[in-house]
Amino acid sequence: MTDPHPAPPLRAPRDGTRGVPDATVARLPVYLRVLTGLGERGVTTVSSEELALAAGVGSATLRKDLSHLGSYGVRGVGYDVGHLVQHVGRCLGLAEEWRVVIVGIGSLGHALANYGGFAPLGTRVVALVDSDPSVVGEQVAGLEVQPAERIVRLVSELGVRIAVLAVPAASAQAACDAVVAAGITSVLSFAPVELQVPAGVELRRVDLSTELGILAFRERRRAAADGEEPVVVLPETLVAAGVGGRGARGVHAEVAR
Amino acid sequence: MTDPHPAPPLRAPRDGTRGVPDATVARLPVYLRVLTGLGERGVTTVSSEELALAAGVGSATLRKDLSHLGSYGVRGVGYDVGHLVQHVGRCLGLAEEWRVVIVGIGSLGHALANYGGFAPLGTRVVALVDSDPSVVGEQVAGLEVQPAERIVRLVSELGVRIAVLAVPAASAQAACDAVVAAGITSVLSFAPVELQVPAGVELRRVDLSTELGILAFRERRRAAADGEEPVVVLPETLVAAGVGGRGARGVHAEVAR
DNA sequence: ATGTGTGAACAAATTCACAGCG
DNA sequence: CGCTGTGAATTTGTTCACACAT
Repeated sequence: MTDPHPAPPLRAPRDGTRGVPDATVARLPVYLRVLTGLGERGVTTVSSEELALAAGVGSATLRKDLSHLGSYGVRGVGYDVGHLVQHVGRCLGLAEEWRVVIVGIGSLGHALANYGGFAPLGTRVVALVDSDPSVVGEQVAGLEVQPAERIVRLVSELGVRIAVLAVPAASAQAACDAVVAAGITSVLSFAPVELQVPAGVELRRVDLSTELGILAFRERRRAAADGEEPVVVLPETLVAAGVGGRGARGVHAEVAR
Repeated sequence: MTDPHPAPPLRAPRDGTRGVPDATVARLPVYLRVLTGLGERGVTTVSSEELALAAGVGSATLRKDLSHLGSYGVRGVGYDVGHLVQHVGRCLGLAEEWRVVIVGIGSLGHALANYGGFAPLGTRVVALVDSDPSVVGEQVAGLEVQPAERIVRLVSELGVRIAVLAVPAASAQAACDAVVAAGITSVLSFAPVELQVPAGVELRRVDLSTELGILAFRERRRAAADGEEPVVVLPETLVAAGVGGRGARGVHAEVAR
């Protein structure tokens, strides 16, 4: 699948999004956001240096990323903000509207439904569903909560392609199976469990506790590097989970090797 | 990852967390979650194959990750679930309690405050703050919302180290500056803007629209590969953002094939 | 001049494949 | 044997440095 050499003589690869690396794709939304912000503030031209700074990446990375989309910069000048917004936007699929259903209208589902930030990236929440009959019928963010079985019709009639799962961990796999069975091909889950999906279905997870766990790891590393003695508190929940180690202060970790 | 210089004599933490790659750190919380799940279901031993499957990674990756922590597996047998939970947990800092403040108690802040999933990863929400006086004093998830200025004291007196920003995009940078000035060293932001933080402060972003943007990109790529004609709708928001191609009707996406 | 676009060098992460241990 | 742990090979991503277009 890797044809390393012959590229240069060839023009833009078909529609411009063929071999874009995953790492680049993950940064495109960031670039787009920064660019639209600049545009709103009346900026018409940016250099890779400025744009990179604002996006929090290196300028070389930024230029390489944009070059993957068949870039539109002007040598000696920089990038035209308007053009670049259009170009990146089109690559991300913003000329189309990606319809989203939110599954599970608990407090997180509520928050997501009311969150206005999707639209600028081409996605729109068009339906809310919940399996709890006492929630169905409720009006949230201008939409009526529908029964879970309705997903099938949302996919076939409204063209919904993306499901956001905001359900409890215990029912996440079942909800995921249900939306996949209904024909959903992209899933964004907020539940703190690993979901299994069939091949061909895109799954992304956003997990608050995972993120906090990563931050905690770094805090801990920093504290250790500082020789600092952290406050040690053992909440019962952790003890119950079997964590804590002998003596409640396992500083003498085995330094194998 | 944020080390511009070619690794000087780095001071190693004297425990097992020396030189653990970022990619590995990001997976540890996942392993831990899967492991505790197995433990609760009475499983006492797992092979790298099984654990990897459940965690959604390759078995080689999993073994290499665990080996970075100075692994505890038994050749020919597998890993003892209980031991591994302890070990990974300790590496993630679960023997300590990482105190968290949530900044911004809007609908997302409410949802986060009520979300119970943190505890298993060693973090605990101990305070809520908001700059809006009409929200201050409200009782949410058993905590009273405090005025924003209180952050300084939360850091110095309660030992809060991590701030979760659930504020609107427009005030996110100001809120971020404020918590950093108060002495917070780790920030998890939900606002759809790129935040600038001084060196030494860990920043992670969770951005719903970015995630959906990535899914949309893949959906689009898939659709293009299928030769499918997507429903084309141009919401005004996109037009306003300058996306959609010159002529406002650029529906003639260059469909390859 | 100036700053993009890009090969080439480098670094990180993943995967392979197998030695070695229980 | 079976399965971990790990060097070596491979793939993937980042950074450098400079030719070249404007």
